[in-house]
Amino acid sequence: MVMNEDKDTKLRLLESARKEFIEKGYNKASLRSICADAKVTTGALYFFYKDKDDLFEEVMKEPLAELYGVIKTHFISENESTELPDGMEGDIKAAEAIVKVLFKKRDLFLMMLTKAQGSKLENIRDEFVAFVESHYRSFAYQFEKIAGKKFVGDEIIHWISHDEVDVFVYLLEHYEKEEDAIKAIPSIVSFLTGGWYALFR
Amino acid sequence: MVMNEDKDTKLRLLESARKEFIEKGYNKASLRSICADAKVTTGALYFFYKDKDDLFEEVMKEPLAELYGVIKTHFISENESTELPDGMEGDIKAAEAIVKVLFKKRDLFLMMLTKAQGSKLENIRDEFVAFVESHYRSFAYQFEKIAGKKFVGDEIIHWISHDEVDVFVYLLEHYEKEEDAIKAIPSIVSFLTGGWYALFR
Amino acid sequence: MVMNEDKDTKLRLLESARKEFIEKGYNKASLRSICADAKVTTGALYFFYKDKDDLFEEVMKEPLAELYGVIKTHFISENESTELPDGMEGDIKAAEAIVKVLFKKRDLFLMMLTKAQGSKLENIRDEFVAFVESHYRSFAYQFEKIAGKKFVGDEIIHWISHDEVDVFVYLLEHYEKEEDAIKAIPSIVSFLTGGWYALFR
Amino acid sequence: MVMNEDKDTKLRLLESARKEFIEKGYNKASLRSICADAKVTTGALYFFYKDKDDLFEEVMKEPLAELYGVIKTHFISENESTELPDGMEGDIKAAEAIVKVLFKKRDLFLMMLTKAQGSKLENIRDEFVAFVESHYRSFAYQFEKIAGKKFVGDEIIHWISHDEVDVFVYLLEHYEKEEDAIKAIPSIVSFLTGGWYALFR
DNA sequence: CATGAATGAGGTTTCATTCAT
DNA sequence: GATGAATGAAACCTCATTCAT
Repeated sequence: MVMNEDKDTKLRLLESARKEFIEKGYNKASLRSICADAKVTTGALYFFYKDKDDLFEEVMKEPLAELYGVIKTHFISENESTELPDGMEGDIKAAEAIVKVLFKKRDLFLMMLTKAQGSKLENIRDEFVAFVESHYRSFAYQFEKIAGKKFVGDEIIHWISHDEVDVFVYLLEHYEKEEDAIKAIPSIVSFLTGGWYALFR
Repeated sequence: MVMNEDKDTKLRLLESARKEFIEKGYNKASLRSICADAKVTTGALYFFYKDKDDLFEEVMKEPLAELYGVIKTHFISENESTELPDGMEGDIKAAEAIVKVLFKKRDLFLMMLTKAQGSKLENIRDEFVAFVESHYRSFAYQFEKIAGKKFVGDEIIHWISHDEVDVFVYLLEHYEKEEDAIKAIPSIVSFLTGGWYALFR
Repeated sequence: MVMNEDKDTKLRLLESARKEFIEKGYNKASLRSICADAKVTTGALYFFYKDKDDLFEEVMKEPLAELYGVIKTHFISENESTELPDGMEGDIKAAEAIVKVLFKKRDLFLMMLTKAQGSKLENIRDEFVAFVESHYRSFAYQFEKIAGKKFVGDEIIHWISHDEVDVFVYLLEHYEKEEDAIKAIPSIVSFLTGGWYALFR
Repeated sequence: MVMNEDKDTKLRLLESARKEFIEKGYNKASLRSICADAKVTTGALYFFYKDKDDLFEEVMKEPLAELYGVIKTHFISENESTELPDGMEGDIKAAEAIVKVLFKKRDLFLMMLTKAQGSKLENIRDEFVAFVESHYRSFAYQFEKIAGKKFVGDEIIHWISHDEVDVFVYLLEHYEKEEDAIKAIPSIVSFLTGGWYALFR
């Protein structure tokens, strides 16, 4: 067996793909270019990956797993709470944790969230939204059960969740450095929290 | 002049283009398909339009003009106000007006706002944001001058403007019928207004 | 009759064509561009000119007539001479006269001589050569008749004529200003004259 | 590997390309025609060659290498000489050698020298000129150093080099058979040599 | 594991020309 | 004299994918 270069083919392919996808987005990325950059023939690519979409998913697999990890961690902790959190420190901490993960691979996540059209992940944002949404929904239900009164509709919760996810896309788009993004968090959280409160009035 | 079929060639071209762009987005739309659908040779297309991008702009021209119209109307009226608006009725009315225009050509606007990558309009959302932003910024400045105190930073205003524009994209994406979108407006406005208030506290 | 702009259509067309042909050469010149520049529709062009080639000939007509004029003038005068001209002054004067005409419309002639492929004038150089050739041939014949001996073959005369024509193309290509081209003439003539003499030895 | 027809696809492509380029010149040659003639899809062509220009270079590669070979051989030998060569036999031999190489692929070289506009080789004539020029220049310098006197200017040397290269284009254009071209060499060399001598007088 | 070859359809754009009005 | 519309063919190039070896 002849090792091409020093790393194994699959890894080189993955790295070249990452670069290409980041640079051009899913649709415009060219498998040819990827293979050329990885110094591999197209045949080889198709040995490892079913098709372009499969390759894309493989590229995103690990980073995505890590991301799901933080999200779950921070969106489960508050679940027991039966009162409106009296401060925003918790939210800020959660946002910071997520931002940290996102910015470790900023280019990659930014691409996934904004240039994945055509791939199976093109609607991944919706998955995050669904996740956040179920969290907020159960939170609202609990609160309303205690208060004995309905405050917020399902639709507004969907919007808020959507909005919250967009915050992260926004931070990725508008800030190049993690620290700057983190500095921007408090006011945004303050804004969103204000919105929340308004609903329970 | 040879009349091909019953309608103006240019018009048929425009309609076929609209359909194709809506269905596939700017990048994936095929001029060949458009011409075939319009029963015209590609040469004819290039008689009327400089290139793909030009055709796209022509498709969007009128709808866009109307949209800019409502936006300007409703984002200039409040300009004189020197106090925080005491209710949200104005905002709701403005949003409704915009939503009405958007939903008259829902598919088209949705496409423009989410699938225009590659065209000259790919960043049009930013233009709307800039518009809204300058509005809010002058509003905040006026208020702060009176209060003699700075409340909100430029960055948060940018976020809010961005968020506000996203509201409309959100409505287009999540509701098929204008009336449903309009029903959803009040809670969202209430949410955003709550956010605003939080900043001036 | 509505005058389009201030000059008549045909003239504007001619001028636009001249510019386009100069810039791109015959083949790459675009009738579309020419018409656009002349602010005229393609139909109009085809009213005045049969086709692209016809337009090209019309563009070159006058300049070409002037050029033929000088050439004839200077290549007929020596015809009576029965001896080898003992100096090169005559040749230099002739060359200067031709260069002057060429440089009055340098770009145009340069284009005609180097970028007319595809047009009817693509072999015009050969016509000049034929002209010069008949001149030199009769000169050589007369001389040989007197000397009673054959010195030069027909083929070398063809070469020399060809070479002489190329001198002018060379000057057009290598010098931008008439005066510089004229300064370069003497050594070249001296070189060519030296070549001539060598044949009669 | 699927053998299409009996020969290597790449070879068939190369031969079809050669024919097409010779017939139509670089610019007017059609990749479609080439592929059709080679019984191959356009995709296949682009597997082997980057683009039209690359294909063209590949077609010219070998012949060009051989040509450069003879040129170098014959233009380096005289380099040591410090006196004007007392005969023209050397020059004639050199010219013959070059002509032989050129006529082995007459059509091809003729095309390259006269119809390569648009390709990377469109200015190859200038490269030959530069080659010859540096040769003559060093020759003249050496001679003038010994004579202690300047005879020829840089510009006339450029002209002569240019002229010398044109001799070969001329022979390709005017003679179909190698032997006829070779027969024409002596008088031309004699003519050029005469020109040279005239400069050192 | 991987190569190298090939497909075939598709992409956008440009062109000279024609012709009814 | 001139317009404006339309043709139809052709241009170069790129793509994801397949498959025998």
